[in-house]
Amino acid sequence: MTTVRSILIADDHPIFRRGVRNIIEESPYYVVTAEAGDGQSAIRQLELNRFDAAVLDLAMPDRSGLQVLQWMRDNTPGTACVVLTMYADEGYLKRAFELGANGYLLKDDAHDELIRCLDVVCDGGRYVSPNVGHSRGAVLSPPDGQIDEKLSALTPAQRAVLRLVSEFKTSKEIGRELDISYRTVQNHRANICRALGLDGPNALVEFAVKEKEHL
Amino acid sequence: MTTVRSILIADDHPIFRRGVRNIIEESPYYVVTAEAGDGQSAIRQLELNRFDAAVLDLAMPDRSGLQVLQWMRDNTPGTACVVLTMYADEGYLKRAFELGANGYLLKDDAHDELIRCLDVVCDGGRYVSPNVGHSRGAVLSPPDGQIDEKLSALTPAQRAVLRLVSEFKTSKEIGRELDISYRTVQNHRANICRALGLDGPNALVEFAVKEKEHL
DNA sequence: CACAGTATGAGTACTTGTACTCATATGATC
DNA sequence: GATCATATGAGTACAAGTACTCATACTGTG
Repeated sequence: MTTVRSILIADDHPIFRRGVRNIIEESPYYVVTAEAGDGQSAIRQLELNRFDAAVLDLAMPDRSGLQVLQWMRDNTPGTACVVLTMYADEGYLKRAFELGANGYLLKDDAHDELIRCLDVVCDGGRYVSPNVGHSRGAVLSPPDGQIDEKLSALTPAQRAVLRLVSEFKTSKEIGRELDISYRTVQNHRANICRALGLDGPNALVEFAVKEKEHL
Repeated sequence: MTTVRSILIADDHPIFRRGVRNIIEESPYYVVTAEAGDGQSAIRQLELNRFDAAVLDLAMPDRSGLQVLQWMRDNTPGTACVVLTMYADEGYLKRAFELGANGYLLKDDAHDELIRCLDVVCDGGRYVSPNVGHSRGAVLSPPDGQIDEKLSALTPAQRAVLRLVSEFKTSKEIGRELDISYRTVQNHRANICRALGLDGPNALVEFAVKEKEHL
């Protein structure tokens, strides 16, 4: 290794960023040159400076890690991407790699593996955390791996309704809060279900709760 | 301040512990002498050594932070407790203080406030993060701050139903899975609602999802 | 202007959850 | 044996979500 490599950390939890920074800077070959607390500012950092690698959380406000990944694939192909997430789900893994990720690391494993992962991806390789794909929790299975696309197809009104659905509010409560008829709310719910291919009594609530972070 | 104070960190995410440790050890007056990844080992650490303060996450495997708090109140009254959590919910805050916590800090705020909080609680004071109680999400409000007690009052059959409810299953699906009539499932749901003081269309699902970890 | 998309509101039918009541069977305890 | 808690099943009534249909109004675009 000839030079020191610059790293961007994007995660919405400051303490978590600090933990990651601390791990990375234990190695003399890496230096964290920027941090971002949301997807938007991550992209801004990537526009301003060049990085050898970016460590991305998937669940971030403003723009999800997946959206940042997509942006990086199109704009900063020279920067390696490591996804650092809590979700040991193969669906997320697949989507991340489809969007150009070079590494996929579980937060619980990062303590021991982050440096090794960075070594691999900075040399052009790929690294996937062990334990991925064997999580006990039934994780949302993206039917065709295009949740974000479908989500972004929702109208603003639909998104507003969906946010309140994710807080377990009823159509009446949502209607009161948005100052529209509860029938309109039910229309929005139905349209969201159709747009997202959801079916069944609790499907919408389930989706809303699980994707709350990406709304 | 005369001596260096010893701190225990309990959180299930290693990177997060590292971030917290890093923050704490920026101050020359504190040193992290132990870490724990779950409630059980936190209690073990507290049995083995004396600490001036403990920084506890609420959501941990094995035993929740609340259970650790309860244990500390009865066994290590000389050790100050700071709850470090993501939940800006007054219900949790109240329960934490009822169980003897001295501080309540949001993870997002900890970066700037942890040292000040430790200063306060180690001198016998109490510290509550700003922004607590104003979260946008309607968070579960424990009517009298005794969720654990009520939860343990549930019968095994009720708990089984509740677990499946937390997976967004319908009564019919639960009936099929447990091989009982869906009417029985609905009875269990109703009884759980009564036992827990829940009311409203989505109240049970909301409760089940939010307390999934403690089931 | 015509058209498409969106937001809004309502009707109808069906399913599901909630909140009660009641009944039966089983197993433990006194 | 009587009693109590639990589990099981069902009846009834109402509220809510789902899944359609239709209609009106506004806002852009071509």
